[in-house]
Amino acid sequence: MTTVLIADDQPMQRFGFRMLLESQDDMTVVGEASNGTEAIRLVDRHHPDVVLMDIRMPGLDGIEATRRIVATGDRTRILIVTTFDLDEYAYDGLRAGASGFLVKDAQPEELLAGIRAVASGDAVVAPSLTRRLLDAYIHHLPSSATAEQNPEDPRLASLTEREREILTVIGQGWTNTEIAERLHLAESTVKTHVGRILAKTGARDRVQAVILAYDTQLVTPA
Amino acid sequence: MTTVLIADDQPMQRFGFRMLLESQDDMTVVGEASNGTEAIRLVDRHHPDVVLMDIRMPGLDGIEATRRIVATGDRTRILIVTTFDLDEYAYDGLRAGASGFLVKDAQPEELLAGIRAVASGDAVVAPSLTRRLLDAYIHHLPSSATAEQNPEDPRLASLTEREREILTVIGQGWTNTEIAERLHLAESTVKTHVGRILAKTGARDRVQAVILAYDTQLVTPA
DNA sequence: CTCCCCGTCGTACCCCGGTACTACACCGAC
DNA sequence: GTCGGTGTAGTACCGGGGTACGACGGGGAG
Repeated sequence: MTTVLIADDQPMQRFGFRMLLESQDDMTVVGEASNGTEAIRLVDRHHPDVVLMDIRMPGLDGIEATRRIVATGDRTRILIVTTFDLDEYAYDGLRAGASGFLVKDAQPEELLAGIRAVASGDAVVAPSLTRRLLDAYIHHLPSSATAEQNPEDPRLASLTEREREILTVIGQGWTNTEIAERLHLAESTVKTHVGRILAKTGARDRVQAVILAYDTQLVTPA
Repeated sequence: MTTVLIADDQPMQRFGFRMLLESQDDMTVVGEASNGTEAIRLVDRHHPDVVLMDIRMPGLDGIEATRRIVATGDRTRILIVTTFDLDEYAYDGLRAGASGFLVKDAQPEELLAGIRAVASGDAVVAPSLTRRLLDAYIHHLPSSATAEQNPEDPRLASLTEREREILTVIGQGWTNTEIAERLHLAESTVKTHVGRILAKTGARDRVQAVILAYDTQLVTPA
């Protein structure tokens, strides 16, 4: 039996959660809190498996409450359930030690699955936030292949000397017209070079080519 | 209608996926591949919304196939579905550009929800992996508190929080369309933000904005 | 010598990016 | 209450960027 504590300042929201959870025969609601301080007290008393934690509550908010509950070393897991997936506090909640972050407009089944996952030690994140998380930290993910950071980056290996030259000035923000003028070329020639650079490096457009130029240290930040 | 391509070397597995997907009236299977090479070819032909990608396949595996499909700039999203959640290649798959990672023993509803999330530009990660992801990178999560303490480059001083967020993803090479999708905005809104960013920073176009993002360390080389 | 890569240039075409507006809801400051 | 900043969204327009072709001279490798 999974014991759950509901922490939300909106009574109707608590009621909805309680109805949903009580309809499951493997879950039971052991208490309701309307602010962070109350949540901490009830966790200390009941030691629930999971806390459904709202972020925006009067007095002590859900983030700080999460932080303090986690700090006690209690086995209670915190699942943050808030209204907006773009809430800036989402990151803070996870950093505070929450085991999950879901949005309130999620399907009831998703919420229930999230509670069960969190209760069993796993973690869940709303898809909309997962996207941003991955985008922000994809480059920090460990790689099974040893990351090579050679002076000659393999991503530039197939470029000719001229193409590398063009990529450098692209990385400095020049337009095709400017490149043509300053390098005494026809703009069509510049376009040909740019096209080949994109094809060889896999960059989609000159923006990604600029990023590649920085990542490979072909150009360096000012 | 969400179009899906199934890439798995086990015929029975493909059959199971196909039966599940075809039972949904908002999904249709546009093809099946038994290895990575075939998957790439079928993506190029059908441009499906989502690819259900197995990792372990003879010849070209799912990771490399993902990498190459993503590199084409095609709008196709890759959802990796594999047998073992402990598979070391999971990280590689996400780094290769996959929009999600699920395990095959997930509930059918989870799989369907994952496909829909990925098709709409979001991302999904299996709870068991999410736990490990958070544990490993929790300390790298941005904090709204620390963000305020960061010494600000004067060139970014006039930008609002939202504009800084947009500039960050511009610095990661996203197109306006992608920004709109992944941040759940209208493209016109994105253009408004981009226009204000350029006006405030003096950047001529998004290319120079990327350079500015690097120079001010709003984004850092990989 | 012949082949092929490289660098050059051209045309045609389409789409994305950027600009120039307007508009509206929200919210905090005055 | 009014005002301004912010975030959202829309329409219309145009130019640059990127693609898909083809073409040609030079030069090194076979």
